[in-house]
Amino acid sequence: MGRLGQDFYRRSTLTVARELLGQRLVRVMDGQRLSGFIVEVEAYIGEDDAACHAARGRTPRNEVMYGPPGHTYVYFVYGMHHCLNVVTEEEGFPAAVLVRALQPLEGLDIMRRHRSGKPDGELVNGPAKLCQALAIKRDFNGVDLCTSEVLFIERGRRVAPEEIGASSRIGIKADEIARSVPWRFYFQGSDFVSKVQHTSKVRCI
DNA sequence: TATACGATCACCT
DNA sequence: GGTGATCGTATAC
Repeated sequence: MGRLGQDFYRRSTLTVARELLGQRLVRVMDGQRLSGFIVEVEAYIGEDDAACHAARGRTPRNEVMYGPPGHTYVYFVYGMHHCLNVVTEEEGFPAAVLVRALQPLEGLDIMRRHRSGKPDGELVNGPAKLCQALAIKRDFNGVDLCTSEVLFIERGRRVAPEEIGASSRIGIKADEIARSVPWRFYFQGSDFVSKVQHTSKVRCI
């Protein structure tokens, strides 16, 4: 039942991304736990990554990416959606892991309410969907996952390397390199990963 | 001040 | 397969 500590996050972003698979994201609301295993993530690494929000340097929006590891970076996109990231690496280096999908475990009834009756398979199978299901909005930007009472990540289940697939990242509109690097990680064959289609090559790691 | 656009989703054909 | 919703940000004027 241990919670992941700051040392977990203060490592290479690709390592943290892969190792976040199978960990348990927990949101506590009104004393109730909403949780799920993380089944899909993407890494965004530094100012040289054209798809990273820090690609054009420090701004008020991406400030927390430059801060200490283990804090959240929550941003608002498309005028209506929120996405949840976990800040990684040493303080000063801007990088984070986007949490893209969960396998729901606890608090399904509340998630269904937040997702207005969507089928269980579509409660948390996308980065904005899971924020809606867990009621994570901009006021959750900068939360310390290592100390917060309302949002944190617990050690989940053991994961074998063969279970993990990798692909290019979804939905980004940056340059060819950024669009092709295999920095999306997910459980192969899981019914809970996001459904966004893309045709890029998929490989095992 | 003005404008273009996005790490998405839902709904359409 | 395609597209509209909707608004905070970054950047240009």
